Amino acid sequence: MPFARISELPNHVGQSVTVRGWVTHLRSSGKIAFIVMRDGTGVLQSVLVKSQVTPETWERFGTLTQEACIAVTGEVKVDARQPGGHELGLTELTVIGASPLDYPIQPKEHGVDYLLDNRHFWLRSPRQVAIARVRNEIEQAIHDFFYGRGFLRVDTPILTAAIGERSGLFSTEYFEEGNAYLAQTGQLYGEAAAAAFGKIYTFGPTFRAEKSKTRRHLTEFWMIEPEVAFNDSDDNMQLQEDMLLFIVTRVLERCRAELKELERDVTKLEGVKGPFPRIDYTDAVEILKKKGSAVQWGDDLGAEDEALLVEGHATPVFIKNYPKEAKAFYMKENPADPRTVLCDDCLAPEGYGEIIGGSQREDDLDKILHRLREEKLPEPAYDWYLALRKYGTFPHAGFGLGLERTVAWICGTPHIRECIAFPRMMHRLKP
RNA sequence: UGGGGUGUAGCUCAAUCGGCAGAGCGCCGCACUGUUAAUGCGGAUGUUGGUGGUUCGAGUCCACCCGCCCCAGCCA
Repeated sequence: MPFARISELPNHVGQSVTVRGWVTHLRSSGKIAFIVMRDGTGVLQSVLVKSQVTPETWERFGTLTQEACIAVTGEVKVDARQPGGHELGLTELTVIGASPLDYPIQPKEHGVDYLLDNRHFWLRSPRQVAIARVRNEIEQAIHDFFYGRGFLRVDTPILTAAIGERSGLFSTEYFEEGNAYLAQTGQLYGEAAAAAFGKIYTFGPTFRAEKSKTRRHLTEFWMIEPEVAFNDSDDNMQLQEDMLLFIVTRVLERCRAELKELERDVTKLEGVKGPFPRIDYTDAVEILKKKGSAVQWGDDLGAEDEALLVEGHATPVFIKNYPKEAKAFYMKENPADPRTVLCDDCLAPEGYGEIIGGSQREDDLDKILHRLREEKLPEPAYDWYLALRKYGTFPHAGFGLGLERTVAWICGTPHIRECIAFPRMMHRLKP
């Protein structure tokens, strides 16, 4: 008997096939019974009629439990009542792996904390499968976008000497070299690679030992960091916009079923079109003051301020050219207003907040040295990075896209912890 | 690290003024030939997060401790 995946059943109507998967629901009415199962490609209901199967098969149905792994054999029939449009008239039933009665997840509401304790099982639920598929599509879209534009993917190290940004570092012993730190960014390596390959991007995990406990933070998250030689800050924002539009278009094209499962309002995503507004920080402060914010020029913008700025926009919004003091040392001074640097934050609509931080990099050796000293950063750790400004320095710009934040926005999930298979948070290292 | 919540059955939650510890789901049994988280009837299920205090009596009031959630900050 040929094996089939549930998604392939339309090609087997009228034929007898065997489908393997896991029981999600069992229903019985005395002489007729139903098995609903999942195989990762779809959902299938099999029907058993007592008078049409062997007594052994009927008895075996009685032993089934939720999440038992089974193989069902029978004829594929078209049935408009079924979500997938097909049904199996069962003739044979085999138990591949039994499942005891105390399976922790029931077909009902559970609290998030409980579900995260059981994340290894929660992954099996339709909503979680849909999120994982959208994430996968976004990842593939990003690779396709950069590949199509001639970018080289560079895999940067995860174990590093103390280098990167200022926030918390995870450390571990590293042979005779003292401590190694888990990478918080691949950017500095990306800059080195940009001078070798022109246009590059990194795609990998990053680690932040910040004691953040919000729906927007993970201690381990995936970041995409392009770095482009000869791009300025405006080119940089255009690249961000093009990439986000590419991602949204791709998900709308290929993930309709998943978005429906997630009950995502797709009109919100369909309304995402270029160009995205580019608001100067200085103008943003004036807008915020008019809206009643207490923000003063020089302050970094808080989450509440960011929400006010995105309010009323259907697309992501760029806020650019922040005051120097609010941003990292490597950002290039703005020649038009040296109090500020050439950078941007990209704020997603619908309250999802910052999904990208980017900047043109400081390419002047004296200026970057000055900023490094102002920030009291350990100069020797940056020797190779500074040398990039000594030997053939070049204008360049790049950004970091937070993958889980992007997935959360596109899926419309309330918390980014659902947007990665096994989230790492302050109080969660297991499973 | 600050502010606000919350903790009761396997899960989701209720318990009025301090007065017998409850319901739904799930589970077990029975019935049912088209169910969609099937339905109907019956049944079992507790260290009320912990320690101490007030009281004739504490899930409820008080003190301390612990866990978690949300918000802020940090950032993607």
